[in-house]
Amino acid sequence: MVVLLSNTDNEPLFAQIKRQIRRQIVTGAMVTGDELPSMRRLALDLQVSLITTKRAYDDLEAEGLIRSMPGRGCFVASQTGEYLLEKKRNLVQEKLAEGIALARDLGLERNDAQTLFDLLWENE
Amino acid sequence: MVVLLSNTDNEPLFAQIKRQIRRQIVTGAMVTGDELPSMRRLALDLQVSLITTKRAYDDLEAEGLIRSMPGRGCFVASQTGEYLLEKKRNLVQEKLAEGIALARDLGLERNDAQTLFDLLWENE
Amino acid sequence: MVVLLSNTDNEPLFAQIKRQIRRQIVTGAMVTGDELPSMRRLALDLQVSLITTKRAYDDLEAEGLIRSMPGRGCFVASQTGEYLLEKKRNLVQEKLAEGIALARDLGLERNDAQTLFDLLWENE
Amino acid sequence: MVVLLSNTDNEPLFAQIKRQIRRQIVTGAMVTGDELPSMRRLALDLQVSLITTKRAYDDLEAEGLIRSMPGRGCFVASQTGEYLLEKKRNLVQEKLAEGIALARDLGLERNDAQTLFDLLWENE
DNA sequence: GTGGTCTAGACCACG
DNA sequence: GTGGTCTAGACCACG
Repeated sequence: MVVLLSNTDNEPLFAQIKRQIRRQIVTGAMVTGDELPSMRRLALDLQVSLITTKRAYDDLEAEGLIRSMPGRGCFVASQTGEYLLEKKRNLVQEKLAEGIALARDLGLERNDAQTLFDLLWENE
Repeated sequence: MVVLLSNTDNEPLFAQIKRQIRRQIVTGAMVTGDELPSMRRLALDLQVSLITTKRAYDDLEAEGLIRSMPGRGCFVASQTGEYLLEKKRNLVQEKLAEGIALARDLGLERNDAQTLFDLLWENE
Repeated sequence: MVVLLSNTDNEPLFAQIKRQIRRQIVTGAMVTGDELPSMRRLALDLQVSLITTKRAYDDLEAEGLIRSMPGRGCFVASQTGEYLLEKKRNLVQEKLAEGIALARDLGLERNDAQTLFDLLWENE
Repeated sequence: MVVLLSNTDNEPLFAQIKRQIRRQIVTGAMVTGDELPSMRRLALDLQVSLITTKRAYDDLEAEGLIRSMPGRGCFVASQTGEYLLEKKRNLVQEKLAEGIALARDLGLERNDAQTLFDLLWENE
């Protein structure tokens, strides 16, 4: 499992950790049963507080992506491919919805918005 | 000019004020030269601190959308229709970019993302 | 005498009035002995408060450019061409000094500053 | 980082702080990644309100010169040398433009203005 | 500890 | 009346 923290970003550390682990699970880089590093181990590696890694793991467990087994460690929870695809769609939909709500609020034409969408998709 | 505040939202008060006034300017509901309510008047109406309205007005002035004139009041700045359209596109693009970055990060197919986009546009 | 007020400018009204009258005197558009409109007349014409025109006239009298004769009116004070040229130079020098102090403070090369100066002079 | 405040100046406190920190960044006295003193620390040292230092830091962040990271501190943002030189030129140009506009408004000859420029550059 | 938001006051110049 | 600056407090999330 790979987590890289950015200090030049406004995103809180715990959120960066959470987001990167989630991405590795929903993209299939980590699969059901894989063991995550312990909270203490990860805190040491990333040079952050234990509270920060615990917050990330707690949130991921609440989302159902991982399971912590006290005394044994943390593992990727079991889930179907369909569930993961659905999860991807939900995450993306949340973000896209904000942009589209704004576009409609400002009275932007659909064509205009579609053009932005296409440009962004090509160039990123 | 109409501004409505939500306390059940975690968007800061000054940001809500800023966003709503900006929308009224970029959509043409307020035009060049229109006078905004005084910072004090608006603070009273919305039952927030004077500093909260001032923060919103200061930010809008930094964006070039309004001009404050000491002793006289605050007014919608002069700007071309083309500038406003550009401003709309920029605001929407910022938001959409986050969703698209996420979609690509998660390995979502373009077709999948486009479907989400279409659904969101129809149903909102 | 011509004075035009801008409401789209941050410069206080009394300062706009003062600056425009001063310019007409130092450029020779108004000469020694010319009568200025009364403070009340000017306040009416410009649709500003009497206090605003009085502040402008008081400041110009303090600079020695005009003389107010109670009961008779306000007149351009007597002064030599050399004095006016000196006055021009002083006004310009004050402004330029700020830019040059900043340029040196930031460690800008003299060539760089001179290039900016030339460009600004050509294009304005 | 060094900031000195003048109370005998009518430049606002937050503007003095902003200007001095900006100078240290554009001159290279502080470089990318350097940590600024916390807003609270600086407020204590300078004996000003926390809000005054925050206002300065907020403005610098809006200019893109620093980045604040909640819970961690404020740091000099990453930027290229070319960007900094451009930034210097812009700051100086703004100031010089006022002097040159005035010189032309007063009908001063270009030679006269150039002489003032040279004198000021030598003697400062 | 850090920055982010917010309040309730104050005094100033300007109109 | 208007906006501009400043203070002395508060509570929050995050580390």
